[in-house]
Amino acid sequence: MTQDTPPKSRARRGRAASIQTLAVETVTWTLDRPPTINDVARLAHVSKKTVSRVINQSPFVNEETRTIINGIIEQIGYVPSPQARGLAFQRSFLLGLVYDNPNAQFIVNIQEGVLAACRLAGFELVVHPCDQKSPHFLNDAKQFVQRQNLDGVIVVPPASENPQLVEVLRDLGCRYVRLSAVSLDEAANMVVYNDRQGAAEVAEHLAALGHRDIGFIAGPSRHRSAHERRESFVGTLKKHGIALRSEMVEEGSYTFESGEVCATRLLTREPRPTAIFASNDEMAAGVYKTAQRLGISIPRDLTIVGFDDSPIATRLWPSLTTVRLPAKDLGRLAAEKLIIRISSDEQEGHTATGVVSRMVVRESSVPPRG
Amino acid sequence: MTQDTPPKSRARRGRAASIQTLAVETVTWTLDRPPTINDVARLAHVSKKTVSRVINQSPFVNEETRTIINGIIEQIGYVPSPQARGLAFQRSFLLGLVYDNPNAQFIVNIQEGVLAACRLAGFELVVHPCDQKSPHFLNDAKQFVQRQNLDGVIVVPPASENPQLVEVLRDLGCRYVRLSAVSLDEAANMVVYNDRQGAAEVAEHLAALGHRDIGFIAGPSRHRSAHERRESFVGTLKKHGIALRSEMVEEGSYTFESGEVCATRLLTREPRPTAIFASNDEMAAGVYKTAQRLGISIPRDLTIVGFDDSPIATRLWPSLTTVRLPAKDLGRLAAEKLIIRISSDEQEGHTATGVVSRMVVRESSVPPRG
DNA sequence: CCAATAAATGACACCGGTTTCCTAATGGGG
DNA sequence: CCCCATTAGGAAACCGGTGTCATTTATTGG
Repeated sequence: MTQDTPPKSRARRGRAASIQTLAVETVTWTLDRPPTINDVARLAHVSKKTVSRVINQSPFVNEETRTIINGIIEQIGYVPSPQARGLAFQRSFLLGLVYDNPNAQFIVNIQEGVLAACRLAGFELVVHPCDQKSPHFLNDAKQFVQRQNLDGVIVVPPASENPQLVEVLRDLGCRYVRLSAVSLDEAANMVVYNDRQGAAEVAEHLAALGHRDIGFIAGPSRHRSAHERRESFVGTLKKHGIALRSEMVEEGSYTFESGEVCATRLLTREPRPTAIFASNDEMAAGVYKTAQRLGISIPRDLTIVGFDDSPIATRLWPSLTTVRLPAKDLGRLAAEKLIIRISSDEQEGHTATGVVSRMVVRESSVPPRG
Repeated sequence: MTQDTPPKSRARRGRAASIQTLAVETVTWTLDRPPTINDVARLAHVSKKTVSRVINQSPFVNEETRTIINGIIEQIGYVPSPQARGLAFQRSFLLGLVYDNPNAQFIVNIQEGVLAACRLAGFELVVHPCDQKSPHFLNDAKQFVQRQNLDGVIVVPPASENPQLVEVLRDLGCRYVRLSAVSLDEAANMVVYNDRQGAAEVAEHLAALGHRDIGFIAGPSRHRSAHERRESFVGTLKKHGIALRSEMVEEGSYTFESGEVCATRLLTREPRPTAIFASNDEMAAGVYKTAQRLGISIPRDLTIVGFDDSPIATRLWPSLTTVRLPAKDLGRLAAEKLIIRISSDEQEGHTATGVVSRMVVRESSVPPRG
């Protein structure tokens, strides 16, 4: 402040004066292009590095300088270029969502949960529906990650249970989190949903209502969730002294049509079950249709329980007792886990995370007649 | 080729020789980081500009050189950095999808259609669910576009009918395409779906079946689609000599519950309608529930028709006659329109594009009794 | 009052592509 | 045989940010 090293000091004094002026009067000069960090630096009479420090919340900036720069940023509506930041940081601030789940509501809920976490951390979400049966499946997924240089990927079941896909992601060095009913590999890369809890609650609910002749429609055996739901349901029934005879179990494919087929088999058999637990709501809807077709009254003659709490559960009449899987929380947890790993630059997380499914009792489950 | 201008020519010869070698033998040297354009250039003994030319399909590259470079790209698995390209091109190759539609299936279908078009053009899709009632709605949308510097945005109804949102997008200089039931402004920024066709088909269908006492559940008046469906349905009925008395019309809000309420009013009135057309499937499901509750048999005592062809349409029993809106095509068209505008760098397109909805007859519509 | 230290800031290279401008070699016509 | 147009390819600047390191200024202790 005292000495006058010609170039520097003059520049400094000039800056100080200009800053004062600029801070008070409005910057009126408008550009025909989006403002860049250079524009901000010029108007603030500082180097762009200092502006960069302000943007990135560096503590090594004078409070006054920070205020001035923030004011200018505000005035000219400066937004840092994500491409430039990405290039310098070697990051894209983009998360990917890979799904092949046919349940649209589930996907949308997951998306919302993921985005809730993304918003807080300044990430955006890129979606990628896919088809495991396609010959391009793995290559598409690879391109998806590479093309936008995704920072991380969230994979939804059943795609999340594909080991080859996981291998591709690992080879790419791309951080990922898988959603699944069970912890398939290192807990670090998983967010699990506990279907056992919900299935057990259903078993207890049916037992408590007094049902003894119970039919069960399992999910396709290649789905982890199908195993979980089945084991837990059967195990819990057994605890209550109810044995599920094999002819009371049918395996569906999680589709409406398969629900119809399985229900037809179960309901034309003697003794006819007084309750049917379908492993998802889609198949439960198929049971409704079959029961109505056969003139079996719901719930008077037949109790039905589903799983997922999808929109149809409340659209059906009578409304369906089911198990709610908190998909939005699931998405949020997955995104949080991923973002923490990305931000802290650690390769593997440690804690296992997950959500628990809970039964929702509605109108379709009542005690058996007589 | 003959002379030896010391520096250049030697370099050239060297290059030619090396190229041959490299093209034959596999490049074994592996990097601990993703390969860049510089790595490709070094291995090919060309400048990075030439590699750039190959990547961007410039015609000014010797066929042989191109082959060699492509070979090396293939071998080392080089993928251009989207950040760097974006920075240089001033483009992000990212499209945004803004939605506040509660119908998950519709959103997922739109997404798939959009992505089909994106894939062909090398774009990816970023999603942004929002809430028009939130005070941050407009600001969130603005940030969404700016934060990743989106090349274009597709807006789904009902958000697409918000003029303030459109203004924000225009101010940002962001290209956008709106999906709506009617062409709200310049055709350039719209992809419209023709709900009139579907609604007219329903009117004709009901008239042809012999229904005269017809109930109608309209959608919320703030939705454009609600207007379209109503006007077309009422108008077409009139053409067939059927006047829709005002007490046979109820206005719902596109929700299941509102469908129940409206159906209750319609079905407890004399003369009771022999058919009800609900403006969407959700409300039609509400009509099912009410009818079943009141002991009215479907379709024997009551014909029901919906709109949307959402998943519940086939889950209900009997399956619902409805109108299919080709959402996937809609998404594809919107994306194609946007991508053409982005790629050709024109501000406004010219042709109006759109899709037509068509009726799907199922089990819920039959001639009236007697 | 000066040296040592901490705080605040700037200069410059760099991230990985593209654009602009320029050079060298080739081929055809006068 | 020379000139010029055309083709193939390179050097350097640039896009808009960030990292490293040096430099200046303010603060503190002896």
